[in-house]
Amino acid sequence: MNYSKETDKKWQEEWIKTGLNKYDPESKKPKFYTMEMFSYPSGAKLHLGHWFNFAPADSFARFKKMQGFNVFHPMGFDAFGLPAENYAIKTGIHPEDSTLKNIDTMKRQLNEMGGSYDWNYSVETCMPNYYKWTQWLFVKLYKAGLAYKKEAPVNWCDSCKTVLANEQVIDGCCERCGTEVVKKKLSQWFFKITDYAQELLDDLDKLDWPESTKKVQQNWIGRSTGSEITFKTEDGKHDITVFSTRVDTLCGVTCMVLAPESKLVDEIVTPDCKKAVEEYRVQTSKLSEIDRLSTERPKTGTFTGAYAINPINNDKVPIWIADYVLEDYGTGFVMVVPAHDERDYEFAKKYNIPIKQVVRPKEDDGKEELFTDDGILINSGKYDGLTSEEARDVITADLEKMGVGKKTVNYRLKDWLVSRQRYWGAPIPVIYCDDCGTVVVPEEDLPVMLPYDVEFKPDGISPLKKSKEFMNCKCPKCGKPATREADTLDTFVCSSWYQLRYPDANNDKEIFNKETVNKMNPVDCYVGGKEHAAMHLIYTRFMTKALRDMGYVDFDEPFTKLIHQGLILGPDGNKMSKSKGNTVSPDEYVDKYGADVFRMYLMFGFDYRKGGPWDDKGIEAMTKYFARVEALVQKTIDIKCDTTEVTLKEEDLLRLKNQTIKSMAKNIEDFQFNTAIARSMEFLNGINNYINDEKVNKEVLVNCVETLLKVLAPLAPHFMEEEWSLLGKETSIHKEAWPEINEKELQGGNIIIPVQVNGKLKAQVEVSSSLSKEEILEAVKKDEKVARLLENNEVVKEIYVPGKILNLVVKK
RNA sequence: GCUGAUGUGGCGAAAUUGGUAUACGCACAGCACUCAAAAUGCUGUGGGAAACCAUGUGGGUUCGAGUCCCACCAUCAGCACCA
Repeated sequence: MNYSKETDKKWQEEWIKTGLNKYDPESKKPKFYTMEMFSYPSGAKLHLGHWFNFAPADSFARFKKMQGFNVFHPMGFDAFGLPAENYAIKTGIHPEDSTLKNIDTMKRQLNEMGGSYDWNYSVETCMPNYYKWTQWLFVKLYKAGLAYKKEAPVNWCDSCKTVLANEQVIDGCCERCGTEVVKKKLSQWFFKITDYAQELLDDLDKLDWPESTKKVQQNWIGRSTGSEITFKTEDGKHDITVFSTRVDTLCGVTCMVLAPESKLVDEIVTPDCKKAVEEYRVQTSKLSEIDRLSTERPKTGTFTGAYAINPINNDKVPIWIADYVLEDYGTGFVMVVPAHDERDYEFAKKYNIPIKQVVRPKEDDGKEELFTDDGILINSGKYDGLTSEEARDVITADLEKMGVGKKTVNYRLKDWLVSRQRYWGAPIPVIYCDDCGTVVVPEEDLPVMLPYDVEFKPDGISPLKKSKEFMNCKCPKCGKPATREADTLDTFVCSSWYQLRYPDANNDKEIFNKETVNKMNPVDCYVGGKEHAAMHLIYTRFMTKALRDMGYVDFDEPFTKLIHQGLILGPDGNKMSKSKGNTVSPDEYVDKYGADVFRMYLMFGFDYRKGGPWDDKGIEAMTKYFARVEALVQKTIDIKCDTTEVTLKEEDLLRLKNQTIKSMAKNIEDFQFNTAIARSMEFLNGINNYINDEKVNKEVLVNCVETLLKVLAPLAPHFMEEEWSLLGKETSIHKEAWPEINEKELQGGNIIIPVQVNGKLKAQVEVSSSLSKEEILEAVKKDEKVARLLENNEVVKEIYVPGKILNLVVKK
């Protein structure tokens, strides 16, 4: 085989010289914006996962280009974040130094992969020319009322010394280090993503995304419909509003439960219960997230001494506190209906709270103590006999008339906590002044530069707080000495808008030109891992909608189509990790076989959406395939022309050619690279068979070989460029259009019709593709085997699917 | 517990969406070339002597089911005291 990594190098240099990958914003062709989730430059090198994500996606971009689109296929770096900072803490190397170095290495490697990126359109989120606009966005959100600060219990990782987003807490533990997460109250910045909960849910319907990812988002948003009901305390001084999806069980309320953290508790607790309540609260605050959320843990709680009045029937019920009630879901208060809710039942059983049945099953009398389904109302006064569905409407309407209830919708989604007590991030552009209070940094003063020389070792204090130079400033409003916000922004803020910046990446006057952003967006196809189904993808959708409402963009959604590549596991079937020692380095393979063999192997050996355990057994086979292509090209150059006739043989070959073009286009469009390559192999086999026969029509042969090179060009860009030039071509194969399908050639030649009798395959008959049903039937009946089966039997039905199958139904 | 996905040869996998199940490869075997080996090329390769039987299991719809419907089983993933 002649192809090697030297071939890659030769053409990479040539492409730089000719500017092959330059993006032309003035092009009149229709735009096609496709991109991969940008990479995080934490490691020094591209790993196998990057290759598997980027190389096939690059082939897809190249394919769209051949199809006549003005393809925009940018790449950048998600450069802020914890790993670089943790690495710095470990080694003492400054995050900026390591990050910029890693970016250089990764850029070089992406070029060596053959990525068709135009680096003039790129973003690096840690650079002031980018984070200036991240800060600008913060300012805009603040002015639009979508950014606010509040004291809130946050997830605190005592090992990383930082606050974590809800999404970063896995089973009550820190996503990164596995330490148990504890609750801590801090004053934090939030983005009001909950304002968009309904739209985020509704617009999922518009998206060409994997259903599973939509489900994750639906789940994450967690919409539930129900009613709010206001109880009064016995003394009439306080309102306790609860949210319930089961108002039909309102008459069965035998108790109220408040979240222990609730401020209302202080106001209603009676003196003789105060001590027990205080003790219970201390006990609760000591619990880690993991214990608090465990469903296995027995329910606990304590009585406050106070009572509430049920507005529907004036029942007097005790008010308790219990830690199974969460402060930040619903209203933080719950009405307890032990007979019809499992958790309430468990709680009531333990503390001897009465159990009052108000719904019975539709089928029987309902002797069970606990019944959680919908049914028929009983023991509910005038509501008796209604179904649960009816009762919910009627009771809510009655409550509304009384002014103590209404229909509401609740979401599990919480506002997005964006403050991080970390160094390596975009500083939050806020100044605190003793006189003026919270002041956002004026746009003309942006960016708020991240200082280089800062002590960033973690000790629970934000690193920036330790830099006097950074902290001390003047109030933009009154000019008096003031201090800066010391926290930085969650990196998900940086990545929530980068796709809008790419097309106008060098704009230093504005975040992006409005016309450009609207022309290029939304992204037509976005490719990346499904681990971002909940976080990055929902934040980016939110940011797009917020920008739309502020008038900066004219579209609703950032990514029209979404593809998740699968995960390449270690050879042992486990997720690759350094600690398991099962990592596979792409570099050795690329060095040995060349980038294109490696790309092709990744695409051929795995289902793109599925991935799987790494196995390099087949990689030699790919070099064999390359050698066969080389041999074919050489033969084509050498072979002499025997005939100019077009017989059935040529017709068959031309049909195969057109089938190949058709199915490969469909396969690549759908990210089914494995089958696309399989089709190209069949085509190569077909051409070889043709050559091995006696007479060769060179015009047909050259046409087919050129087609083969073209359809492989997006998949093996260096190798095909080389073979194309060997055929004597002087312009790049990457400027060629995707071959057109010739319908006439596609229909020509012979076809084989499978013949079934009573649904079982009995024979295959080769006929010309132009024959009619009658003619085919006639030919089939002449077939010996078929004729024998039809003897003494009556054909009652003939089903012919043109070009596909013939089924004869016979009766004995 | 809830939700979703997946289940096809010795292996990676395919099947134009209801129309020849196992394409394309790997591995294996045989043959050719060679003194020999490697490389390469060709041929074969689900089971069964055959009728036939085979797409996790059992039913169903249909002329025809890997594909659609019902009920199970197994594996994986996400969510989970959400009121």
